[in-house]
Amino acid sequence: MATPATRRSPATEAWKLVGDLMATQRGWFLDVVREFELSPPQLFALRALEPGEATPMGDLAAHLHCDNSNVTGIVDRLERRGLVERRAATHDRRVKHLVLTDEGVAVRRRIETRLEAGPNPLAALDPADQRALRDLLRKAAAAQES
Amino acid sequence: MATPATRRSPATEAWKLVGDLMATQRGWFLDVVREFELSPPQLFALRALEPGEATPMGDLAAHLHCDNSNVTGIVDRLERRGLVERRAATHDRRVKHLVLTDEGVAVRRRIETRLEAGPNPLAALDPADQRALRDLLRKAAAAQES
DNA sequence: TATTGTTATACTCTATAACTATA
DNA sequence: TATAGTTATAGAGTATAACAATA
Repeated sequence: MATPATRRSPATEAWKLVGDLMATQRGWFLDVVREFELSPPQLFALRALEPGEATPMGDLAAHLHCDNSNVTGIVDRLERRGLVERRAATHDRRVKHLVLTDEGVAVRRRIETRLEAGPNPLAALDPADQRALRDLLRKAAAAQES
Repeated sequence: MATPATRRSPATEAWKLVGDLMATQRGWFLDVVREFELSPPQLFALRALEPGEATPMGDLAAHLHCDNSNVTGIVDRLERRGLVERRAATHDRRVKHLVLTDEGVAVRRRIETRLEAGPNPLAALDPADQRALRDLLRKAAAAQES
């Protein structure tokens, strides 16, 4: 028998509610991915690369929670589309740095805008509740980092 | 230039914080998936099938946001492992119903328990904040359904 | 004619192991 | 010896198109 909702801690139930909310938005998220003609890992990679920063391939692999060997192919495809470039690192010649091209930066920005403008299930709350929720989540995020 | 955090609505910032929280837990989630020797779609499929209920293949495809043809393979593998069974539907002989086996029900329950017991970034909040957060999310979920 | 599930096909993601060039 | 990235390989997910059985 599953734990009844009333037996779960508020944090556990809240976490489950967060998961449910995310699940309801998954279809929309996949639509955005296809709108940009990317795959989910490719879109995650673009979001992971900060404009103006140089990211080692291995760091991207860690961010994507996959093996280094996978990143080779993912970056190959982004590079072929002119969104990313590989550059030699100066301090260690084994390392290759990833840098967004100008178009990569532009596409990344359009993606961020698109995701932010999407259907937000929290917008259904009244303004006071929205602010209260935001503040609690900020607090949780801050506690998370420590 | 990106929208400054202060120019975003509280709901937008809250939604972004939710996404960030989920992202920090992705590695742990993938660990659980591998612990059960499943793939993410296979685990989502098990979670979608309610014990004692018969689910048409097409309904599962809609739930997973993929084409019907993909479900054939995903279900093949779950069936080969003895977690799911295909059954003929009575009212429409084109339809095949999916039913969890006894072992499928047991594995599904273990998965739910494991996911619920996992690291919960919201547990860092004090109890009063946890309850407040839970209540706000309940409200958002309720508003979502209408 | 339209729909459900399957098959065939091509592409992408994924992990593992072996390789290279560095360190 | 160890590490960063690549290549080779095999298995899995994904969409599209074509198909059989059924509606």
